[in-house]
Amino acid sequence: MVPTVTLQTIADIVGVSRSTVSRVLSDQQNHHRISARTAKSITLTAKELNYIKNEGARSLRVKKTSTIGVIVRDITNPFYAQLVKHIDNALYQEGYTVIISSTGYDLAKERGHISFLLSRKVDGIILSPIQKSYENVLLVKEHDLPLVLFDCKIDEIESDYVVVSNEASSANGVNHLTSLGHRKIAYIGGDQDDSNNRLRFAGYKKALTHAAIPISEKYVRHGSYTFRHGFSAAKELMHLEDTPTAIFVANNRIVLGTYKGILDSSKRIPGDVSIVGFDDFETAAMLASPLTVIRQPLEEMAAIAVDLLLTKIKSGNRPPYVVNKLDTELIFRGSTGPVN
Amino acid sequence: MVPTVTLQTIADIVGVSRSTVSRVLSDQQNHHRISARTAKSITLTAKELNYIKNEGARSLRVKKTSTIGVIVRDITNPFYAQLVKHIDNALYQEGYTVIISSTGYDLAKERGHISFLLSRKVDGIILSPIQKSYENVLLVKEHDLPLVLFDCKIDEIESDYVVVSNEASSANGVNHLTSLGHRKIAYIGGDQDDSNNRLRFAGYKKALTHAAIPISEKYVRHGSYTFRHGFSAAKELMHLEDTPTAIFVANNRIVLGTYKGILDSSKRIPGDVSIVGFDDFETAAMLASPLTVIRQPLEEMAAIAVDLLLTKIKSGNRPPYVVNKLDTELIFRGSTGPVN
DNA sequence: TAAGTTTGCGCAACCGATTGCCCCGATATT
DNA sequence: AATATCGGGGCAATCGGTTGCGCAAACTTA
Repeated sequence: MVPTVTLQTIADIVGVSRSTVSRVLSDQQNHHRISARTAKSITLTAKELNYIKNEGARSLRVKKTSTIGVIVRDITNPFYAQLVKHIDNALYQEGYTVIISSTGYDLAKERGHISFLLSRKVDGIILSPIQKSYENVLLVKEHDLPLVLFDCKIDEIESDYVVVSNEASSANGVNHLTSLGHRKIAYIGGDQDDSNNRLRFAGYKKALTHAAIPISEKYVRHGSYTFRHGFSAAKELMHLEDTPTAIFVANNRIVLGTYKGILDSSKRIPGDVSIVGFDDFETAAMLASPLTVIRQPLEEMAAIAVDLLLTKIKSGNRPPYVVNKLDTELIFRGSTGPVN
Repeated sequence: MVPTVTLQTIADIVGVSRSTVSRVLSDQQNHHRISARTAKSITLTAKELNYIKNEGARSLRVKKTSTIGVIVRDITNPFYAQLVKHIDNALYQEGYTVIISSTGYDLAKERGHISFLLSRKVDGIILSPIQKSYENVLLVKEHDLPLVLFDCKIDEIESDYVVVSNEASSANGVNHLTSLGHRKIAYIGGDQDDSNNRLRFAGYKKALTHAAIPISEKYVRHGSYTFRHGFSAAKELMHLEDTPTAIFVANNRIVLGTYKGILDSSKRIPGDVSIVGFDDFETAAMLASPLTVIRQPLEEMAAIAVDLLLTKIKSGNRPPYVVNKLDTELIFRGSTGPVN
């Protein structure tokens, strides 16, 4: 067992007090005059002993941890993985360390992770909350911790937000389909409690209405953001007597299932049915029918989230709150074509 | 600003001492007799004030943090994302919280993250190290911190390991190709410093030798675990005068590039060239030519890594060290076919 | 040479929680 | 009535660093 090296260890060896060691190792010699010899001797023994400052102890005293918590719904979703990577990079630049956690759409785990972050006294949280319930978000607010929510918009909660223009983006995607002549357009979406899903669905409806197409319930499949849901919904749609000629899909996980479900029903993409998906991802372009998708500006979202959070931290978590709504990009690929 | 609620705050309100509050809130009333009335009153006010224990302070005192650091090379790689998810789940069950970080194959960041974990006094680390240099790993060992390395094997470092049978697995994959009649089989791999790459390459060579096929340098492309490398290597191979009829690819990122590079060269899969890739992933089965791949047992790897680590923690980080080598599974799909 | 400055560093309180030990009052025992 | 015993809880040290304040010695300055 390696004995723990603390300030005192070094102080004893060098023959000075803890204070002096602390000052040297915190590089605060500017304010406190310490002889070059003492300083050198301290840094040297610190190196020699592999001294590492106990940040826990330090945080306790200075009441800040220089760490930020980032909680996403599902780290295995490349959308979040990418986002987290960019957030991590940006925060790293600013001298913060990031604690990443993933809830897997489980409220209890979300609560657990938030409690953890609170109990570790992180300086701020960037959170993509599960929207089945927002009590966990309130927990953060109750503790007056700087908070940025992203990839969601909870009307009941005042906070900083980073989102994309979900409604307009979807409308844009669906307009693309109607302009190709499609009139039987289905919607496969996620959780009904999810604000993204609601807004994307709203955009879908708006575009249909704009094209004077009635909304038909039989073409609408809310569910969950999973491959499974996309798969089964697609198969259901393909077995309708009056099958849709196009499908708008609200998320990257669902769209893979949808894709598979369609092929499984012996339909062709885009020959029999066109697809537009929300979210771009690496393999979207490499499928047999490369997917036409709505791409979210991941890096920008991350940068803005970080920026908002740091501003809040520096301001002592004071209002105003800002909702940042970013534009998306429609990437045309091979999964959409004119209606037969 | 919400004033911080501490044990003292509660103690003052209830009219007892910090000690008593601590004992009640730590559920240690077994050892210390505290009247039911006092206890109830304490828990009540704690709830009311939204008290959250300062884990930093607690850790300082009890000298353990109940948190584990997990460092992977690239969280955007679904292989690691999945692994991390499983590790997180397993550790969560055991009452640990996990700090995830991703190095992006950057040694400086790896060092930064390790330093962070050391300074936060995590109870243990699960690490998938960058193998360009292993000084960072030594850093952990110097501090005598329980450590499990995974997805790598560094001969110079004694430690617990979780790996797959890289050599045998590759040989198996390549055998599949030779048994289909292929004799011109290329290898597209990752970093030469990487133990996985070396072993996978060794397996490749072993299988060729076994089939009495000479190793040809022109068919071997080491590089990096990136899409880009896979793409350019594939294009180079496809422009050889004597193009290979099959390619064995050492990782999931590379294989996507390889796939794209082949199609870009107007070759067909598996008509002109067969592919076997290391690592399975969600979309592998959904490409125009579903990929034949070697699947690693992610969940099992995670479980074993966690198990090894917890054992080390409980034993006070004492030897012996164990190297756990797991078997893989060859998943046959459409990207491999008989040679023409 | 006395007074004023500067240099170099230590003292001790503090951050929030834990815990070994002690103590007081009340009831039980003899 | 004197001694044990036990229920209920406080004291104070401790974990490792940080920091306002103070102080002695060395050096200037007049």
